[in-house]
Amino acid sequence: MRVKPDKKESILDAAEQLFAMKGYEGSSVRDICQLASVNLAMVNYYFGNKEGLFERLIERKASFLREKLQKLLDDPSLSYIEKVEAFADGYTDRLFERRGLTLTIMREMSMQQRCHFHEAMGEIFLGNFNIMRQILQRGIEAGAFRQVDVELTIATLMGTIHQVLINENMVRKFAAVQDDTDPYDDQNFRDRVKNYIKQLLRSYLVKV
Amino acid sequence: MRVKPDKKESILDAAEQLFAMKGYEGSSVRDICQLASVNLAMVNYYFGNKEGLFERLIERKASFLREKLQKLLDDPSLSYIEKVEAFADGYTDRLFERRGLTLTIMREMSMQQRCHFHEAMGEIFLGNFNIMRQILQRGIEAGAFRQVDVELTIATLMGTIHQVLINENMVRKFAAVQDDTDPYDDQNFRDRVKNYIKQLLRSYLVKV
Amino acid sequence: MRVKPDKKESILDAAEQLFAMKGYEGSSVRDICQLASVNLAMVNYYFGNKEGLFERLIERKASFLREKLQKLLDDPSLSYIEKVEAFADGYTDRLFERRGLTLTIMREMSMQQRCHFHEAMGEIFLGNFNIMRQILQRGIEAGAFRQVDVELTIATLMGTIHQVLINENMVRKFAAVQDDTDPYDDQNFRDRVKNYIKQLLRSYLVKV
Amino acid sequence: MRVKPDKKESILDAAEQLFAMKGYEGSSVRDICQLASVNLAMVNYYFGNKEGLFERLIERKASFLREKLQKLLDDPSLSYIEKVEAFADGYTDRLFERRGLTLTIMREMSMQQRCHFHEAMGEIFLGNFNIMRQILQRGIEAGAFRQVDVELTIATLMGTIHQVLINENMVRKFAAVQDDTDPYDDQNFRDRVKNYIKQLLRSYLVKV
DNA sequence: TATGAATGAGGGTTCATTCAT
DNA sequence: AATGAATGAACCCTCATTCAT
Repeated sequence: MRVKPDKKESILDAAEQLFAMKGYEGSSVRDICQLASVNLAMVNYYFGNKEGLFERLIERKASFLREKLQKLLDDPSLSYIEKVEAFADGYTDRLFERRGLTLTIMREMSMQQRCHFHEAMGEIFLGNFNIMRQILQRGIEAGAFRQVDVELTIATLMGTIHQVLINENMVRKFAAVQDDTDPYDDQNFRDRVKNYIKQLLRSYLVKV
Repeated sequence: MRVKPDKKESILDAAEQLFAMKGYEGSSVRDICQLASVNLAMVNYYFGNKEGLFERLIERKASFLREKLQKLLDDPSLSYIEKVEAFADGYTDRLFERRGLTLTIMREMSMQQRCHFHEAMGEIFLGNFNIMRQILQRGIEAGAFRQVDVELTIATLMGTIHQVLINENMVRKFAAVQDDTDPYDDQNFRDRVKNYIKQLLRSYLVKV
Repeated sequence: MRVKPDKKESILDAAEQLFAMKGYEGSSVRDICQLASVNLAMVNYYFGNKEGLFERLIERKASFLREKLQKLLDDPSLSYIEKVEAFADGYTDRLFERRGLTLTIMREMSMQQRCHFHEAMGEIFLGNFNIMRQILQRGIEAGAFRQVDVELTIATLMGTIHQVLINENMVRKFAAVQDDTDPYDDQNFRDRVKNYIKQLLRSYLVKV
Repeated sequence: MRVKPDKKESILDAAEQLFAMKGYEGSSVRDICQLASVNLAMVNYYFGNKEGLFERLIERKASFLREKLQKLLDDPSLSYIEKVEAFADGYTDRLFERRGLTLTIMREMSMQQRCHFHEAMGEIFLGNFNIMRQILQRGIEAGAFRQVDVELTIATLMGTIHQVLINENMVRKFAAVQDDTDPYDDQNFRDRVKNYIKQLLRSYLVKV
């Protein structure tokens, strides 16, 4: 072969895909290795055990988004509502693109099984959460926003997107995409979601 | 014996609790039976198999809420925004009270495993979905609401509540409840969520 | 209901049918009771346990044939070869009619599992075996038959019929019966078998 | 270790032995693995499942005999009756040597359980069946044999041997072997059976 | 006499993991 | 670095049987 495909990466990709479709416990190490075309023992060899594989998967995701959002927070050229909207856009794009992993993480966070996962997952979550919270709080302090419920506003932002990600069947019905197309890859639908969220937040946040 | 404890119900209760905490696959029939203090074979005796138990669990939930919401839709004494708010209140209460099952269902709906579950779960979901949709659409037609994105508005309603239900750890931080109290049973917090959602929707829906 | 169907008999009938099709271990007490339309506990109530049911099934078969064959042995109006042929005819008819039970017994006799069954089954078998042996031995002593291998001759008689009973698929091919007909109920085929056996035995037994 | 015992083969040997004694359903995978001194999971590892093990067992038997018999059919140096006798000898030897598996197969063929086994088993059976049929038919056409019932003649050949194999208890009585000896390994008894069959067939087939 | 509920043992199978090579 | 063989625990489920009524 010309390019040596990184086995470690193959396993992570396969795991991400299978975890998304079948859940953590529903995905056997055997299936993951078969999908990744590597030997069964490689998971334990590279990641120690199945849980190590999962944790590595989380870390892989954690990196990029926060830096981008952090810049947003500090950008003096944007108004508060523009920052909110930019955050919403970036966050939506990110979650749509990493839909599988997002769902996997959400499922794990809603369980008390494998609680040590929560730490790593919580950090990712909390990072974005705190950035958004600062944007909102500063906007309120500056008088640009009303005295809103900051934490629940963030829950709305995240929850709306998650809800869209969860109900693929339902989305398929009202997203007006072809049957063989992934609605989450459809630009029209993604724009619709982004515009909706921005309008919703603006209605709620901005003083009339 | 004085009171005959209904074994069938015990099993369902135990399953609801364990599924919520550890997921469907993470909960073994053994564990469920042990928690319910019944013999291992009773699950198969009463429900055929583990999947039958799950389906029965779904059906048990399905019953009450929809009738109540349906009445809402047809109540002529309420304005459109009052209907939306009443729906939000009822839905929030319901999901808070049945938090465990709600999370279990959400997790299953976000997976492609055990797809035959989706039918039963989808019906529950779709029922509430359609009622809310009708309220919104009629409100729009009547000119009481703006030309909003109906489906995504519903996603916001549901998604916000789910997001709150998922992140127990985070909720605990900003809900200001005592450590040993279930924040979802705290009346202050629940009212906070309900008020937030109503205000959010009112901001978005009602013309200025 | 008008005629009260004998439950005991219903169970025996159902068991005979299921044992024949699926074997002793392949037939669950549940299936038997369901086919017999009786309560699950009736098997243990009437027969003690599953093995008792089987033994009772054997006894039910044991009765009729031997008496008929015994009369044959003592009938002075028949020649030796006529006795052999009458025996073959009667035996063939009997085994064809009770095909299921015959197969069940054969299977059990060929296993070392549940050896206590062998006694009851062996008696049935041995009874017929001994009658035929006497016929043959007396025929040899009287000079009507050649000095043949008596025991193996009986094995041929029984084995040929069993072989025909076992291979239903093969029989169906060369028995020239309609697809929906039980070849063992087809008179032509049964006559063919009977004539074949008689001719075979005559060729072997009778001096030229 | 010096000699590496083939685990796969050990399992097959153990299964052959247990299936013969206790039947397919009466032999648990646990028992088989214990007898073979291998881990419980090895059956699934090597054969997929218990049925796969059985099928593999059949295939292992299928190989040798037919080639030998086929050569017989085409050997120009033998007369028709010599071919029949050679076939009978070879077939008897083979079935005596593989008594356990023969009984197992016969039992399975006589049941409607696990019908997919029948294909593989039927092929083995049919192969030998067809060779013998051709020998007989050509002998008849050549005028060496009488106009006999070909199919039932084969049933007699097979059935007689099977009958001897089934009734170990009875065989023990008239085979005149020591109590601790397997009568099927006794050369005298085997010769007796072979001679009997050859004489029986010659009587029936050959014109006087 | 007859039943539905209940039991404990054991069934086949899959799992994550380890080991010798 | 990488593998195929091997392991023991646990999985869900079915079994024949028993018990209170």
